[in-house]
Amino acid sequence: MIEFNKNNAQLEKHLCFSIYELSRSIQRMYKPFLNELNLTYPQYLVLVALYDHDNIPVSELGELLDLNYGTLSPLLTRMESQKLIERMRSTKDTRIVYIKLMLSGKKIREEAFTLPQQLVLKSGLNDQEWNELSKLSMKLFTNLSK
Amino acid sequence: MIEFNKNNAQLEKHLCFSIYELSRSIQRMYKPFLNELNLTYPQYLVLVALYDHDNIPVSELGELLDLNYGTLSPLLTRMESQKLIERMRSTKDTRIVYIKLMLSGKKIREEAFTLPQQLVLKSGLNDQEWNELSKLSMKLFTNLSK
DNA sequence: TAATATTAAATCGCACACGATTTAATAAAA
DNA sequence: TTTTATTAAATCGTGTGCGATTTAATATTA
Repeated sequence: MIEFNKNNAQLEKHLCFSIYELSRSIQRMYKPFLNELNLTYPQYLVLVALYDHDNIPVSELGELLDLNYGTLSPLLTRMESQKLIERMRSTKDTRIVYIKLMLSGKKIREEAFTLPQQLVLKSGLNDQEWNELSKLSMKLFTNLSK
Repeated sequence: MIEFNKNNAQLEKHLCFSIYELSRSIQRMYKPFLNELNLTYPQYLVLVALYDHDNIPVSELGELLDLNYGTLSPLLTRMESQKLIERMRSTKDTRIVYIKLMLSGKKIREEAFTLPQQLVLKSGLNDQEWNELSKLSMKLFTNLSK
C-alpha cells in the first residue's frame, strides 16, 4: 500500500512533482532546437497537431492540445503574424474560425521531425521502458479526465 | 526499435506531449483543493519543500524545485505578503536570503497532507504501475539532466 | 589595498496557462 | 417572429516560467 505521511512527504516522493519537473526538463531539452526554428514549445505542438489535422476550428485544435481559448487565441495570433498559420472564418457559421497551416509552417514542422528522436536518444530508456512510461502516463491522464 | 516519421508523427504519440498534458491535468485535479487553501500549485510545492528543509537560502530552494530566481523571487514575494513565509537576510553574507516557513504556512502545508492520497485514488493505477511510473519519470529526468 | 571577478538575489520582458468576462452569431423556445 | 439561450472565439487579469540584465556584496587577484 502506498502511504503518505510526515515521513515521506518530501518533494521527491510526490509523483505530481516528478511529472511537473520532467515536463519542464523535456521542454528545456527541446529549447535550443526550437529556438533555431523560432518556435516556442506550445507553438511546436500546434504545428504538430495541424500537420495531421489541418484546417480545423480553434475549438477542435484546443481539444487536441487540451488548451483553452485563453491560451490558444493569443498564441495563434502570434503564429499568424509569423505566417505559420492562417485564420479563416467559416461562411456557413461566422462564429467558427478555421486554422490552416501555411507553407512555411508546414516546412518548419517538417524540420522538426528529428526532435522526438533526439529525446529518445537522450532518454537512456530502452524500448520497453519508453513504451511503459508512455502507456502509464496516458493511462493516468485518462483516469484523471474521468 | 522506436520509429518516428510522417506516419506516427501525431501528437498522441509524442511522449513529450503526454507528459506535458499529464502534468497540467494533475495540476487541474489539485486546483479545487488548493483554491480552498488559497494556494497555487507552485506555492504548494514551495510549502512542501520548506516543510522538510526549512530555513534555506533562495538558491537552495530553487535547486529543490528546479526553479530559477526569475520564477522564485516574485513567487516568494507573494507568499511573503500572505504571511506564509518569511525572508531573512543572512548577517554573515548579506547577499544570501533565507526562507523560513511561518506558522500559518506550516499549518496550511499540513492541511494538504491528503492531497497526494487523493491523486493515488483517482489515478486508477495499482501499486506496481504507480511505482513504475514514478521510477521511469525520475529516470528520464535524471538522464535529461546529464 | 585597489581593481577585477564572481556570486546571490531581484528585476525585466515575453510567452504561456487558465478562469472569468465579453462579443457576436446561431439555435431554441415562447 | 421575437425573445431567450447557447455557442465560438476573443479579451482580460493574474500567476507562473525562463532567459537576460541589474544591483549589491563578497572573493580573488594583480
